[in-house]
Amino acid sequence: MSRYDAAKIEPKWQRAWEEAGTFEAKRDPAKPKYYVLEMFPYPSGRIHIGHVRNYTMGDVVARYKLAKGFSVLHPMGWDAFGMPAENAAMASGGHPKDWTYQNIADMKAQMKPMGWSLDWTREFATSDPEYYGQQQSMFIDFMEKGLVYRKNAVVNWDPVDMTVLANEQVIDGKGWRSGAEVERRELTQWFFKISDFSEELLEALDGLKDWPEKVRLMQANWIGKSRGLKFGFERTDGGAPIEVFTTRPDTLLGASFVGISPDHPIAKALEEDNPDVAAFIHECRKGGTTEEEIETADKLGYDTGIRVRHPLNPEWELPVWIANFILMDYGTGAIFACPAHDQRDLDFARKYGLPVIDTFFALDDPKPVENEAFVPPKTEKVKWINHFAGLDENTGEEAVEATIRFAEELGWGTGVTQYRLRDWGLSRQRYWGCPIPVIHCDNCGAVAEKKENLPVRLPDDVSFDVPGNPLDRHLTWRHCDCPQCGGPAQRETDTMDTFVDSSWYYARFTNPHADTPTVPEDVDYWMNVDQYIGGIEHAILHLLYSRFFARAMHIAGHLPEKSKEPFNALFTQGMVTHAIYQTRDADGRPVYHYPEEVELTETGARLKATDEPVEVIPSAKMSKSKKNVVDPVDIVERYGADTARWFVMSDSPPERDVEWTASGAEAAAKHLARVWRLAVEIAETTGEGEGDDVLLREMHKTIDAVTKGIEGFLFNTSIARLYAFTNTLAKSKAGAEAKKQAMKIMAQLMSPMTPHLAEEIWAHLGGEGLVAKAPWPEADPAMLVEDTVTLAVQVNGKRRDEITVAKDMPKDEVEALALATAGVQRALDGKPPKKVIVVPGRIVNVVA
RNA sequence: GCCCGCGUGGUGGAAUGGUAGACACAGGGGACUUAAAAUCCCCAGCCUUCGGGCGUGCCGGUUCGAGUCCGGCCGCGGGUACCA
Repeated sequence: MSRYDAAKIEPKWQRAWEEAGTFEAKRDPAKPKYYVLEMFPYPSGRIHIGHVRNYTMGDVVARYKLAKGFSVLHPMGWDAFGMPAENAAMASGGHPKDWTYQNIADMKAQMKPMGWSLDWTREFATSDPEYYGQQQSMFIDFMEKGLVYRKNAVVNWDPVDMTVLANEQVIDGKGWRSGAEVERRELTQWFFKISDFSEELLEALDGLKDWPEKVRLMQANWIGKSRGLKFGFERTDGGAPIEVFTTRPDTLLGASFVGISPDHPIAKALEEDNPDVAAFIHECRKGGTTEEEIETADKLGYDTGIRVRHPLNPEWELPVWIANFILMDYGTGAIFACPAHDQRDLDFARKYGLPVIDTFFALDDPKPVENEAFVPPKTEKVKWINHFAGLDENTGEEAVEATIRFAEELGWGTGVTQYRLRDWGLSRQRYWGCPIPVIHCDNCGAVAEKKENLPVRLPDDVSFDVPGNPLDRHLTWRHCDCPQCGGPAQRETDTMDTFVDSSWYYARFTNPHADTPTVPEDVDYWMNVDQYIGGIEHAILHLLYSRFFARAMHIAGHLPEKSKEPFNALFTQGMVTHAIYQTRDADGRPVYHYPEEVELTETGARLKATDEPVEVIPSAKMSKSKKNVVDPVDIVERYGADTARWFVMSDSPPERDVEWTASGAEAAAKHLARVWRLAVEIAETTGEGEGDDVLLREMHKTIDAVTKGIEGFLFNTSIARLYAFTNTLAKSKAGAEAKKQAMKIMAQLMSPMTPHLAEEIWAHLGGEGLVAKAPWPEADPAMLVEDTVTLAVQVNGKRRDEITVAKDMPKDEVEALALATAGVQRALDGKPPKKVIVVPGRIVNVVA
């Protein structure tokens, strides 16, 4: 019997698909369309087992939909701009462009043998001038529509390298290369007005029925709509009032001090002529810009000496402190602090000896606050102490609304709705990104480049031997003529955030080489993405930016109304993890080893080369630096693509992280070989047998279960059913015809996961054409129903026995049978049952 | 810190509020073989006086019935606006 030889068979079918143009997406008005998209990869140079999992999931859906008669679009491209290319250039002296395009070629060569049903004719990279030129054109459209503006924003500044650092380049508050203490510094930057869409982006989440609930929740929290009160504190020195925003105006009688951000105009004014303030603010600006770093930093405060009057009592004066935990970006950059009901304020008050004033207690426990702020849910009733708006026992929500009404009636405050979502800062002081198509002219200001001059191409002759943005130093590129007045001017040297590139690539795939960003007939036909698949790490930023961008594109006329939400359904898959193998060097520092360097024995792990014992750290996210990576290319070379595909789809539920184990891949290979042997054996079988009906019933149940599994992204359960059906088929004594039919159905059901093996079996059993194009089998509902059902019989919720009864047996008969069982008799021990619950077709529970 | 998830045998995991552990890996036993590999068959949560008892991270609650729903902890992961 011929052994299944993946290395020969897989390329054969890949050629067959290619020659037939099986996966080229064609607009076909006669068919419904289906657009499957996996988040496109960053071209790091090697495909990763996580990519294999992601793209195989999409492929299963794409192949299934093709078999269901859809006209399928399943494209692939490259998220090709970004920092790693520049880092590589700095490290090895090459050019980011060469590095990137070489990586793309390498990765494509690794992806092709996987047999994914991708339409490679639509491939592009975001670093292609053809792509980013269209992006620049849309940027200009957005400028005209008032969706773009400039303002100051803080960046991580490395004072030694004199350059801006990304958050990941700041390690423990220090620059990754220079080791210098990083400072927060302001720069003028370009912004998209995503905040204009806060309410719309929030409300539209409700319509995204096929998105995971957790993603919608995360986005809603990120947008962060809150209702609160805005009012001014009068200064005793006659200066302009300090405007604050608070979501807890009801706690105003617990006010202890007013806090302002170190970036607040008052703080900045004081910084000018007070060296103490300047020193304090300098201290506050140390460290990176991330919310995490700012929130977890030690609380620092400085009493400005300024005093303000409490709005409810002019005699009551509050001090104004500069506090490092107050963000200038949120609200007004100033707050009043109520330490009794906010942990951060309490920590601050305790540190600086400021008063802590209780304003409400728990209903049953009137205990003053000591070291833990009392912060009950806003929906819980609390007991107020002399509330100014006449409250007694009310919830926080009611109190906030009552307070806002009170303040508005007396005219000292206004109820406002505030969003946490900030405008999207898209400027990057880096080379390897899409140039912002703007020219700065002394006479005309910031002017858009003329569209006929697009794309504004990145110059190739740059070097990375000095820190900073090479575009700043490239004088011939930088100096140009003003598009408006023709006078001498300078190009913008900031490039765009790479999130811009990935915010519209899905639309570009509908016609990737058009000389406009999109083409109406193509977006009308192909959009929206019917199924988008990617990592949960993109739950907020990428997906929110894309939702905004689609709206902006609609406003600029590049997408139809229906595409304002571009992704109809979203699935977020888990990561692939692997154990880390490490030993220690003489100084105790960890030394990492690749899995293939390690031998696993019963007594523990050892290095193959030296027999040195190895520490095993289980289940960590794969990362090159820790060497816990598995190269899919090795698996494919050893077992074939189908084995790799089958393994990544089996066992683990797709949304969960999966641990890669070599034994799992081995087992997958064995199973596929077994299916092939079975197919060959069945092809040679002739004559009648017994139990055809049993086999065919099982077949229909399998069709039903596998189909439901694919539809519901429960690929692991589909695969479990296919394992079970293999066992059934192998043991079946049914006749040749029934077995052949069952085997062909199995090939079809396996084809989304293991398409090459499926084609080979299909052909071997005389199936017509390509299995990839054969219509998906339908389960016969009549074959799915059973006449009898086995019910568990419980006593007090504990299983004591079981009965097998006709499916439609009346409740009282079931009850009688259940009570008569030995298990129930024993458990009841002669006592009468109190109650019997019969759930038809499910269970009987006797309450004793 | 804050937001969002996840936690089930030795392992990956299955289970519309209704028989916890399907399916598989590793393991044990057997068949075939001179032997091995490959393959095939069987066993298997833990404890047990063989009646049963205990079991889905921990503590509590709702329910006739909780892995599943609710509250509180613990641990791990993702995000935290310049990694992509």
